[in-house]
Amino acid sequence: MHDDDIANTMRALGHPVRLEILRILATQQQGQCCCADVTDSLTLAQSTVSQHIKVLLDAGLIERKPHGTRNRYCLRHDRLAELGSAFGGLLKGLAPVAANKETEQA
Amino acid sequence: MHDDDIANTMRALGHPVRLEILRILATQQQGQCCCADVTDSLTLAQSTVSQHIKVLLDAGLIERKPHGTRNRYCLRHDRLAELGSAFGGLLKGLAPVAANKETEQA
DNA sequence: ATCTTCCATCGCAATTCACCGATCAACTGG
DNA sequence: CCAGTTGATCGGTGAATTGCGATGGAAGAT
Repeated sequence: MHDDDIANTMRALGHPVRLEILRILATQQQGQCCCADVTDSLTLAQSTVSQHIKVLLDAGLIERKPHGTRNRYCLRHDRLAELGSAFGGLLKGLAPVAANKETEQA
Repeated sequence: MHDDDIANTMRALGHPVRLEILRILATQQQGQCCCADVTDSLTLAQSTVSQHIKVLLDAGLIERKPHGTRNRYCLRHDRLAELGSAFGGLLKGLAPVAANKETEQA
């Protein structure tokens, strides 16, 4: 994961509504998360929510599963974890010099 | 740290140049980091770099120390660490339901 | 076949962002 | 006091983002 990718993902997370959407998806039972549910919890127009979902989708943070007439969305826990370690690595790389020696390109 | 704050900080990190600036500050010896150094490493206009620095400053990720004719910048490791745990908490909150019980408001 | 529900996508306006050159305050050196 | 350097800030431009309502297509129901 390079700087650009991290920055990209960060930007996707850099909006409260998007964080909220992730939270909503997390609280649903696995697979129960359709767009209407999200729209319903979020005083925003359906098109706006769809837009935000698209951003999260493009960032690879969530997954779309077409399911008949309604789509299902769910978190991509693998990606989240990946981001977690990439971010951890970033923070480590920023840590005071003395600390990082063999963590150069994790 | 609320959603808005996290989102804000994320957005500050959501730009490759800003990540690069953090990296540059990290590699300098403690306190040796003036704006010109950064500008020099970054094929960007000085005003643009200053702008990015301001964003990082506003996000509380770096610190300005006026020092005679030139300013010094350095990372706020405390804030970085704080962000690290906030982010960790966020990821935890997004983890599959069974896992999170007492981590509600860290 | 028709009607309804769901939702991605398309304009469109308003706002913000990224970048630049120019300017200006503040400090240093002569 | 005058010149030089550093770097924050202002003004402007073009691109991207955020929000919306409206459109349209796909799947399920009647």
